[in-house]
Amino acid sequence: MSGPIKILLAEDEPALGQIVKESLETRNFEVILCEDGTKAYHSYLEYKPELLVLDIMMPKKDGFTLAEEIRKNDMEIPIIFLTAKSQTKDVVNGFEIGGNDYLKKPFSMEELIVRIHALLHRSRKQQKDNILLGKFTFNYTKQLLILGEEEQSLTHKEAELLYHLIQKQNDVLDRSEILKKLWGDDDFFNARSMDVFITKLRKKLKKDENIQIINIRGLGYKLIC
Amino acid sequence: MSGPIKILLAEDEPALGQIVKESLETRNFEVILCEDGTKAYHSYLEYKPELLVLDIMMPKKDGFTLAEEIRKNDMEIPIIFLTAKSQTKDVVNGFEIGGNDYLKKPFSMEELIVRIHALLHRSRKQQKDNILLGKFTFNYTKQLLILGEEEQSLTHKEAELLYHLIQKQNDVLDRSEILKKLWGDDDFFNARSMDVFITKLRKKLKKDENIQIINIRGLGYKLIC
DNA sequence: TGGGCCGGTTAACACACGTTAACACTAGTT
DNA sequence: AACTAGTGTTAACGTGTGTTAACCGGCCCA
Repeated sequence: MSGPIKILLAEDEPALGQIVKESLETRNFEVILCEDGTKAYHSYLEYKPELLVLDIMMPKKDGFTLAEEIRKNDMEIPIIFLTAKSQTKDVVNGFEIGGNDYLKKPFSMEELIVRIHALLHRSRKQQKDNILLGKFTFNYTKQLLILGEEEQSLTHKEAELLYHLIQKQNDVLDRSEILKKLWGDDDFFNARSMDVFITKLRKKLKKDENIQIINIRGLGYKLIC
Repeated sequence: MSGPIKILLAEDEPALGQIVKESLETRNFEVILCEDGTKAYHSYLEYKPELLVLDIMMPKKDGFTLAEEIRKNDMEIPIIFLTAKSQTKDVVNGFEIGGNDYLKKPFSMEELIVRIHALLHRSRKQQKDNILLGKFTFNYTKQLLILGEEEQSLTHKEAELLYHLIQKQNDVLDRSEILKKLWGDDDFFNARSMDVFITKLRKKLKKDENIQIINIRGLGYKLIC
């Protein structure tokens, strides 16, 4: 949920696997490299990655079979297949299931990165729900703060602001950063408007006295809990 | 909607354009070939294709600019960009909007076909009939909301609006986007008319209290369930 | 220690949107 | 031609969200 994004990479050729792994790691992904399909399946269960990059031709278990097995557990996880040039027909099969893409070898790292971002973008949206926050559960899409039986509804701006505070939980959320993101511009009036919203959030979060939004003068706000 | 699938192909190099056009036509696509961005835009308006294949480097109007203009009208239509090899950075820009893919020149027809099928699959597979929506089943063509034994009929505009809300389920559907699509123009009166339809939909969706259409002031609506 | 600055808080305000009902238009029916 | 039913638009009034203003207190630095 938080931390670097985990990617499972299944590639039997060690040299290529290592290069891809390292390139992705410089982009702040966490990469689990497996040299065959069976190991990849176990790593999938163990590490619960957010995205899979699977070579099709692999010892023990090929990429498609692996993908089918994993799809039984998870219909959503994005899968990128790596194919040798002669396998374009297989590719059509690989596409039957949603959330897939494929890359023909040889490929550039840029191409891979672009595809990873494109697919993550699509699947990440659905992670904003039911974030735990002290005694509360915060549902971003429904704009709700839930505490036991009670539900408080938030406005869109309140929800956005809280979401960004949570993303930087126990760390400083920069004033100008959030102003540009939610108000589009960091000027005097927007800044005062934001202060009002901080007040509103503090009120709505009062029922858990361990949660506090504290101000860092001149810098921004810190949500602690 | 029925008949062969229309594809708009914008490619300034006549030889390549002709080859691609003919190859696609042998696969039963209907292809409209345009040699520059301006003509492509007009053809888009005239023929309403289901998918766009756009060269990035084109006279008069490049592929990205063209895509941006078309995206203002239609956020859904799949776009495949054709890029020369030195443009991988541009590619990242082109990916910012959903429903895009790109192909590096030179490409094989097989690659193009695979991508076309993949994107059409994505946009077509969300078939318009019997869409599940909470406790309801929504049948777009029959304009029905079904809950158990009960059927509620919707008017055409209600069905269209609901359909677009569902397409963006749990995300914001832009006011002006939907106004342009269903009313043709985003003016004051159409906007008020749309509000009335939102009210009507809310009433008809009341029987599942988990479904809500919430307003995002100044932006649009979000259907959550 | 006092003045400027930053933020806290509350309330007033403007305006986007919600809701209802009356109205207008069309097509089919008598 | 008048009637009806179905659909969408316009009008009128009510509500909620976000902005602005006003007033307040505390922190920092001269």
